[in-house]
Amino acid sequence: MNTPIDTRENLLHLATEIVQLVGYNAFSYRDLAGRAGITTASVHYHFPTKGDLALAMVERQRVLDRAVFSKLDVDVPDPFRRLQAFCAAMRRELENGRRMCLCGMLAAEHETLPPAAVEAVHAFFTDTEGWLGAVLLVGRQAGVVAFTGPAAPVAQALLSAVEGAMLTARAFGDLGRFDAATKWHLARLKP
Amino acid sequence: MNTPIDTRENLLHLATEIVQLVGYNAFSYRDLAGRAGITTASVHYHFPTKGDLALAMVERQRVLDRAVFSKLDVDVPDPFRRLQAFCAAMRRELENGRRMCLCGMLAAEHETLPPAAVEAVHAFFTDTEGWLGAVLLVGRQAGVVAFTGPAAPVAQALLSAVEGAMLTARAFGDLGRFDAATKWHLARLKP
DNA sequence: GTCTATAAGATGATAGAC
DNA sequence: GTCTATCATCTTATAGAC
Repeated sequence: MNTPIDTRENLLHLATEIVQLVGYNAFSYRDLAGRAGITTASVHYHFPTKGDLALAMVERQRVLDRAVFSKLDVDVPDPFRRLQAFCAAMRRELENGRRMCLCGMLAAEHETLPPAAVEAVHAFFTDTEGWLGAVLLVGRQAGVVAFTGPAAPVAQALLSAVEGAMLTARAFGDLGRFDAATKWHLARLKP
Repeated sequence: MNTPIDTRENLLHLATEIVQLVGYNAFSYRDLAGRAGITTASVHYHFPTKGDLALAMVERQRVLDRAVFSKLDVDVPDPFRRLQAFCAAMRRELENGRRMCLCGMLAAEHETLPPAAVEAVHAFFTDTEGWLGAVLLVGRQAGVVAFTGPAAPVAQALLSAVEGAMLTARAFGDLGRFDAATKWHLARLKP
């Protein structure tokens, strides 16, 4: 028997996958409802408006990614390898269905999102940059990462570079592009 | 009197601006027709389908950008400064209406584009990477740009980084983010 | 929570007059 | 080339029964 799980969580999971693939504006309640096996009216019960759904998707992603960061902090002691593991995690989205980073996609379409969702996207980037910055600092102290000055701008440059690498690699359907770009950027951080 | 210029060119110009701002799927014939001061039926006369319009936009952008590259080759003799000038050109889209790179936007939404348009987007990236690669090579020979190995992967990494910098800077409405990221990436190419 | 039914409007697109 | 008129379809969203 299919344990019917939490419908809301299931909807968020499915919606996220669709948005990552085709974008927020090409995604419809109809499509989502169809995949979830319910009607659009039922989707509206959980998420009254499309903007509510967008916001909920980003909030959920933030929680998931915080868990990923915590796990990486534990599982990958070496800070430089943690940066590599971060890239590998992003790469997995590409591998598993040619999906863009959710917030990278929403960033492109941010002009069409409700303000609350845009703020949530900001928070996602800020979260990720904060974690990357911390890894960079620890890495520098440990002598396995090299850069000068504050970590924040480097973290911003690194995250945006990874987002851009996903964007272009996805357009070409070529994982090698992502690998080459991220490898190059990480190599610039080697002592 | 308004010289009515070429309607087709005018439509492509307006359509490009809209897509750069809100994306391909949030953009409609109605919106475009309204701005051009004609009806949607007239737009369909010039571009039978939305996919035809997408393809024409990208082809036009490629021509415009080739002209930009040629001008930079003439006006900016120093190869490193030419890379800076390239970033400045991309930055201008951000300044002038918070617009994403047309092909960066279409790359995000490529799953919803007709195959011919996707190929045109590929060609845009290949064009740009080719030019960047040539600048990188000349720069290395002149001793003003430093990198090891072939230029192509470096050009890919640089272009994707610039696209990512536009993506995130735009989401925050913060030009400083674009400046900081591109400055950092270009600094990695200094001898 | 999920359904049926429905609304009001937008969407890409076409036929045919001028 | 541009228009009016029209189309079928899709879109987000709501009301009310079960």
